[in-house]
Amino acid sequence: MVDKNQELRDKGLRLTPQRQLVLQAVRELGHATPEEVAEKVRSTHPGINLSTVYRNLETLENVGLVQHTHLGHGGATYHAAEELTHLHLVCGKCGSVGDAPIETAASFVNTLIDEYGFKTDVTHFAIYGTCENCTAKS
Amino acid sequence: MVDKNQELRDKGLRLTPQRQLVLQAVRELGHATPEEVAEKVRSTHPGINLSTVYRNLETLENVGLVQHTHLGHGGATYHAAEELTHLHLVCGKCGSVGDAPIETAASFVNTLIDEYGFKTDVTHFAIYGTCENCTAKS
DNA sequence: CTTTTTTCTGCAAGTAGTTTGCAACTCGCA
DNA sequence: TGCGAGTTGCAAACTACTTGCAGAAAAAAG
Repeated sequence: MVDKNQELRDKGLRLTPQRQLVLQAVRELGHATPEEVAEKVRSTHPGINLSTVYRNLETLENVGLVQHTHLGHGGATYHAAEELTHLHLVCGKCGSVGDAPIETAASFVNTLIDEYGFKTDVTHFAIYGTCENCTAKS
Repeated sequence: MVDKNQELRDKGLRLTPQRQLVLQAVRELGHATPEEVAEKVRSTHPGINLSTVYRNLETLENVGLVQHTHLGHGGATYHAAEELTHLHLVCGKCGSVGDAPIETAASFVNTLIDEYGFKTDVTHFAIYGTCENCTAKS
């Protein structure tokens, strides 16, 4: 396992317990809103402040350890950078978030580059629709 | 031109000046946030309340005359339903919103249906990336 | 190991965007 | 014209997020 202490300090960040906990929470949760990260962190370290979570998410994003996506309802969702290997399929009915490999979009991405010069950031890109479950139900 | 009075009343809605103005503003603006719609409406009808704009956008969306999209920064953006014939290419650097025809995504959409049973709502789907301009600058 | 520097944290207040409760109003129908 | 449900304006409430500041605590220096 990577030495987390080094990992953060290499980026020029101080190693505080709060920071470590936030990063760890994001990694464990997969997708999570700031609120969910705070909740997770508080389960082991109750005193942590919500604004500390926000600030750390921002800081960690600046150094590239996490990234956020907008999944629709407004709130941002955070991911560990190394987990960003999939698209997000957000169901507008049940709110579930499914995954699909990046390659699914490869030709689409290429078309956008070729025809519009638009470089899609496929990891920051939520796809809305209706999932299989909800399609079946209605 | 369609008779707007009929158009709204057919949907079971009352025809109020505010409602007409909101719908008209959305149609004229193309993409617009609730705030922008309110501003537009106020240019001809200053007394209108912001919450009336929100409520009418919601109502008009329920009957299918307008739709909203999340373009990333958090705020929703509204479109007239008949204008929803393009994808939105949102540039994360300059914030500009470009358009591309729906067909660009056709094969991608089909892949998602075939492999994941996920029915993408291509009109409700913002694509993040970097536009040609910003790519050139950096 | 102590001091110094600098970053980070907690707290409280602040802001932006959106929603809600409610009384007054008005549209559509009889 | 008058009634009743749908609609509006207003103020307050709410949610999600940000900011200022003083004290706490890492890291660097001595």
